[in-house]
Amino acid sequence: MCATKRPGVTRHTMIETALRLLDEVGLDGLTVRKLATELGVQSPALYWHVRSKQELLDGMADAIIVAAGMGPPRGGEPWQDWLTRRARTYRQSLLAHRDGARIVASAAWLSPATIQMFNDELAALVDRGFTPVLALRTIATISQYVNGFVLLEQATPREPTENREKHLAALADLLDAGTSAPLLIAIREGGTTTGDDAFEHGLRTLIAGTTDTLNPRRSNDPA
Amino acid sequence: MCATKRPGVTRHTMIETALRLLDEVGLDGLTVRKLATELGVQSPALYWHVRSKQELLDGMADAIIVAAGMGPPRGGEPWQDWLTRRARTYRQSLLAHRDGARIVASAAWLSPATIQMFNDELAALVDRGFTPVLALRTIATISQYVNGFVLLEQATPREPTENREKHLAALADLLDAGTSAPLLIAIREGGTTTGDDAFEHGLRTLIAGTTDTLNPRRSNDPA
DNA sequence: AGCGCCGCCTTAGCAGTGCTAAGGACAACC
DNA sequence: GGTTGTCCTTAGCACTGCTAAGGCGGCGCT
Repeated sequence: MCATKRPGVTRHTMIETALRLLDEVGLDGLTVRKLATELGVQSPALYWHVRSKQELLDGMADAIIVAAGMGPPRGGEPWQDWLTRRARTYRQSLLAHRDGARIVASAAWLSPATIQMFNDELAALVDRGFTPVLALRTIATISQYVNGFVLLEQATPREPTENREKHLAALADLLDAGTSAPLLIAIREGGTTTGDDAFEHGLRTLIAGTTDTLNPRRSNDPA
Repeated sequence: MCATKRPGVTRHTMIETALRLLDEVGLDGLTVRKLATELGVQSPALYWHVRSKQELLDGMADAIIVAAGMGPPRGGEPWQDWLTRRARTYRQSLLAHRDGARIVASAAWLSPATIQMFNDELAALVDRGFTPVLALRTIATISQYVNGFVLLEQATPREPTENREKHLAALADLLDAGTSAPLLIAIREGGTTTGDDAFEHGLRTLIAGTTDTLNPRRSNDPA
């Protein structure tokens, strides 16, 4: 009855513990030996459950994606709202773990369940007037954007916003236009390349562009 | 007169050789010792020119970006054309070296010259009616997209297109909708998530979205 | 000319990595 | 009770980035 398996460590517990450990030590600090210690076991034991460290990383990537719980849209939800929601959820899931974006970017294989979900999402878009190819490209483009965004976001080590002034001054010295350089103005006015605002901007842009592709405005009429 | 410096190896030759070596062995195979051998020197010698391996990688990333030769637009070039050209050039530069995208994604610092160039590009956009913040976000979004795109593109090990049929069959088995699954239809009709066509699609979408942001269509009138 | 300095490189080696080989403990099955 | 197969151990290999210490040769100095 009680479905407990014998082994003290399973593929699943490995991936879970690895994700927890990841938050402490980061991807570069995540070693097989540390993970083994965390699991109360010697390091070679892990190679019974996993062919290589890369396979573990693939599993972690899949877990992150699955945890986003994306899937097809709710009932009558317009595709714009759904894609926006999906992108936000995906980003949050990447941000939920340190170096999350790097993990999924380095993943080689996704689980069948994830591929199935991906397929269901395409089907939903096709229902809403997309061709299959357009649906595939739309979702791919958004995913690539989110991935690239969070990758950069997690690459910069949390700026404590107090040496912001110092950072700005250093930049001003660098640029020949001095303090009137557009880059400085943009930053001073609250422009960033990471964080929620920047993300939402790019996302809006992508959705607007997709709307335009699906239903083009006459190209050369600005007014 | 002859401006040859004494040292047999300089920061510059290190970076150049490292980029050449990178194409042969990939980022994971790029070790300090191999690079030293390539330079005809013992490995600790490199630490005279470079504080750490990461600093070398930063230098390589900057070299890749500089090699793209992006910079501000030509004379009367519309910003749409310029941003498109810029994105293509950037992608080509990333593709020019194996794991190029991974290198620049893992880079921590860019050279002052690169930052200056970035600033000049912003200035050009401001000249064309962008606010500084919008200019910053636009360029950042496009860069993030290109980066994410190429990263994924270089992650998949060159598919030889001959096991394409086998790959498709395996996918069909996986999906419960069988061969009529939208994912399969999309792939069969030539849809991909990497390669020139997919890239151009995402790029067009971003440019269209930016046009819309700069000069919005009334939001709720499809016809 | 001789001396000291310093830029560039060497040899030796440390702590740590992913991973393999070989074997041992222990439950389940015949 | 012996056999089998699962799960884990100990030992260790080839390799990594990097440091410590020193050596060698050309430079400016007196």
